[in-house]
Amino acid sequence: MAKEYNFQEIEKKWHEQWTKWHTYEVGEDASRPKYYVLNMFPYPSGAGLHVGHPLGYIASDIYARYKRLTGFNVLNPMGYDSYGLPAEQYAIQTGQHPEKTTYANIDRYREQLDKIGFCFDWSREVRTCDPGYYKWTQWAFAKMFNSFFCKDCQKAKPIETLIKYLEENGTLGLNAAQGKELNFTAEEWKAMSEQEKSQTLMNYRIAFLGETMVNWCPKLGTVLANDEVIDGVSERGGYPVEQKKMRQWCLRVSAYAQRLLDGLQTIDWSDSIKETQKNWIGRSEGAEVQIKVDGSDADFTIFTTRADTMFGVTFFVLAPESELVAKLTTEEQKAAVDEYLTYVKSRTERERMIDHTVTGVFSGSYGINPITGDKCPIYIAEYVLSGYGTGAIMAVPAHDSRDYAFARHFDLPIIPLVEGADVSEESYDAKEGTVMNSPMEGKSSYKGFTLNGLSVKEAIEATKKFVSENGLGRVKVNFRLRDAIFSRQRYWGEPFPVYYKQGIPCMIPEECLPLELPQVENFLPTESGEPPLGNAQIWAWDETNRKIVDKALIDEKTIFPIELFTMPGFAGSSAYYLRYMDPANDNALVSENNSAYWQNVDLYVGGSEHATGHLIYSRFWNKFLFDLGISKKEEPFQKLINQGMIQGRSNFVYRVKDTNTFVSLGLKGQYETTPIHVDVNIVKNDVLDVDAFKAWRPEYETAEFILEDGKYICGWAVEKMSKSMFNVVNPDMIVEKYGADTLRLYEMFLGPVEQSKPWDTNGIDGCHRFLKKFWALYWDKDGQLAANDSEPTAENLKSLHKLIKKVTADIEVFSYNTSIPAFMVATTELGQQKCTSRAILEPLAVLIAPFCPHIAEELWEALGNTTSVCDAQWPELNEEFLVEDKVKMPIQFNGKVRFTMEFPADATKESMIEAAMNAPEAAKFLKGMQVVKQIVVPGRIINLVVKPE
RNA sequence: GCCCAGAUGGUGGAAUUGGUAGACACGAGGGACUUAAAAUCCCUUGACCAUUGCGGUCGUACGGGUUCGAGUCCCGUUCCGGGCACCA
Repeated sequence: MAKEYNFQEIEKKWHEQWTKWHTYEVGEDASRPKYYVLNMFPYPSGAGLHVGHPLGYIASDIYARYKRLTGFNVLNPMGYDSYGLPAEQYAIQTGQHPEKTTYANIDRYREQLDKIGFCFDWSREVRTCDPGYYKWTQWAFAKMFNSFFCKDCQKAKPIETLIKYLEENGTLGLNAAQGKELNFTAEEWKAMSEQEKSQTLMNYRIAFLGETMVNWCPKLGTVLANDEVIDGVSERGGYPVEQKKMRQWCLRVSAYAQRLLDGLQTIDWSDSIKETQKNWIGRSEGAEVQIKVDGSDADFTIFTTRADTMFGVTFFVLAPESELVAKLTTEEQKAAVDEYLTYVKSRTERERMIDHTVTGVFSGSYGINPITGDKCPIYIAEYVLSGYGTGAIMAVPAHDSRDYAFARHFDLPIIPLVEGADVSEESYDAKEGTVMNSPMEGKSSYKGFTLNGLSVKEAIEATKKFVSENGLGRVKVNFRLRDAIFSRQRYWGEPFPVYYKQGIPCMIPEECLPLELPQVENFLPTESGEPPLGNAQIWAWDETNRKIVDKALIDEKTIFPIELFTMPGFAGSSAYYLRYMDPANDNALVSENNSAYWQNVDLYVGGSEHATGHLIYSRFWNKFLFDLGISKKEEPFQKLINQGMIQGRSNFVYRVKDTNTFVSLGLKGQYETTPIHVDVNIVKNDVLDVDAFKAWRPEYETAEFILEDGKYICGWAVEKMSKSMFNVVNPDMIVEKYGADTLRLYEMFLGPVEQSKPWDTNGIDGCHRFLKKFWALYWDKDGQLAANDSEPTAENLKSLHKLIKKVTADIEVFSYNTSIPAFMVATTELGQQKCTSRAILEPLAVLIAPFCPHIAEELWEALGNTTSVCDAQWPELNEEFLVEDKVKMPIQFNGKVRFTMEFPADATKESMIEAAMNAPEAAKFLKGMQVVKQIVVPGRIINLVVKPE
């Protein structure tokens, strides 16, 4: 009897063995180079894992195992992002306390993950909702509160430095990232009350309390960050989101905009993710120009990236929310403007985004173009956004499509500035062409300034230079990236380590952290925005005794209220990779030693949906910690791989209308039918298990079928994998039926890791069959180990080294799917060669170890090894075995292959050409022809170009 | 509208980066073994023509170009996916 491949027994055995041996626990080992592999840690949602979730984990697991085999000390940790909206929504939907559901879900995840045989170092597990973990989230927040961003040195500095500066100079010469431009002297600063000082410093702190327009989602009962809102509705749940002015904690992410942009050039991420981040950061370089208001001493500032078009300005526009509106509206226009503002307020963000009808109103005032001296009307219109630039623009209808639409609607003049541009139907927005009308013939300009004859790009530069040199304005860089709103009106999140002393926010001392989340009876969010933490009774800060006390004791002298907001989901996930380096350290986020050893993540694997959320916040957070010297690398994730989604492959049955009869796919054209989703688990290779279908739901018990060839064939479609489509495939089932090694192999075989693809169980048998064949190489027909000490043949060595070469190269570039065919070919070859040499079979087991660790361990042990295959050495490639003594080369005539010939490997070009021309097959192609060109690519091809004599 | 990525059999996908397109697998069809089934093994499988036998032509979304030679490089077009978007 041949030895059976009993995967269930093998996998169980090795899971136990690995635990016993602590195989996957790593320490800081200065004698070996480090390699840090990281997966985006999961939200432990209630649904458990489906086959799509482990895709990235498997890919990174293979890489981590490979790196270990090649001599690296590999850190490959795992944990849970267990705070935040998804965990809480699930708890609310199931009516349970989030703590309970979260821990239950974590256990379920762990159980599922363990079955797949990952090399995670579970001794380093982190959970964001664990006080020992969020202590450091709170700590980092406090550090941000106590820092400001110095623009001269482009880094965060202690707030004390700023205070000292203000005491000496006021805001004179201050170059710090700020909310709005403040101007005061040292004396004025000193004269401020504590409250005023606190208020003022908020303008500079990196974590600050701001009164800002926020995305308020009444249904979720919380504010949301910009990346959590998609097309005007919430990402979670798709509920409407409205704009509301609220007092919120914010992070001054915008201060780091330039560094976030520059850093992209130093990291190894896909172009599309980098591009997404670039768009999100949205750097645009332009000019700010001062505009004086006619007949008044008021002025305002506009921002433009098209400074070259200043000669074509025919009006100005203010955002309706701009503070200038009140200032510049004249008496006569007041009624009209008020009416317009009322209209604008009535519109939701979503309406404004979808509906681009031209609306606006004249303010009554005129602005003076500083270059031409022309007076142009100032309008108020909702197409100008208050949050970007200065909230005011100069309108150049000839060269901006939005201004053009506005000018047409309000019948304002349009002055073309580019030669040959036809602006009779639409604006000419391209930054190409030669500038004219600047100034127009017969008109003068400030200091005789002219752009005529320059290219548009030259004109932009020339104008920026002229404007800043003449004090009309300045060159300015604007970013689209906004500060992150950092508080949530929810229960399930990190509490802020903040208490309010007569309204002044103060940090709870570092030594007192963590500030633990209190237990509350009612944790449900409210539509009005009252935070659930308001329900906590023991939630006041005793400043003298430095502890939490009953809020009934609040006296505003020594006992103060604590912040009721909690932090958003991205708080805990922003620096978790640092915590894995030193997860149990109670004295520091990460020790100096461990941070210096592990540095940053070498390989990060996760979904691309985090491009504008987690991956921006995390980079920001890390840069801040880098400024503090905690993190040793400016970029946290050196290489990023975005695994694709695994879509579901849904199956359908076709019910004949108004009956309980179902017709097979091929015959459905003859009836009027309704397609109905059917559980993919009762369909195999698109053939329905009819009995299982009848048992599936009571209403199908009496179902009848119209079969084709005795089978019921189902239709299919690729859709998102979800419960409602009945196309969810659970990895546990695959593991049970085929084993974890088959699952791992198959997930990789499905296609390139980075691509989205449907889960199609049809192919899994092939992978399983391969493992059986692979297994069979090691055993003789009596079930005894086949490997012996016989010398490998040249053929054996060639098959092995071909495989080493291919697999090594593939793993380096994450092209696992292309390695698997190579394994299959090698297995077939070695099988045919009846190879029993240990010198081949041992390295072969190591080669498959990253992909299929269980079978590799079992075979490794069978070969007589007493340690884990994880500690083996990756086989070294010896190119000598691949050298062919003969080469087969196709012979082409005029680029078309006509026949092939074999040559000795060291044959000269001349001899090969001669042999080819003398070959009998060549005769008919050479008859009456002469060879005009001979091309020889050694090992590849011989091409003879011939033409009639 | 702007930016990014992509398009190869019935399907997933290969192709040493300019050198025999379709590896490998799935699916499908045929056969062997078997009382039967499962399992296993063998053959065929891009299209068209030829077929007792070698074989021929076309073919990598479409149209051009460069080249002895293009799935691969260049220009244009179409389609699908992703990101940003009254961002001045």
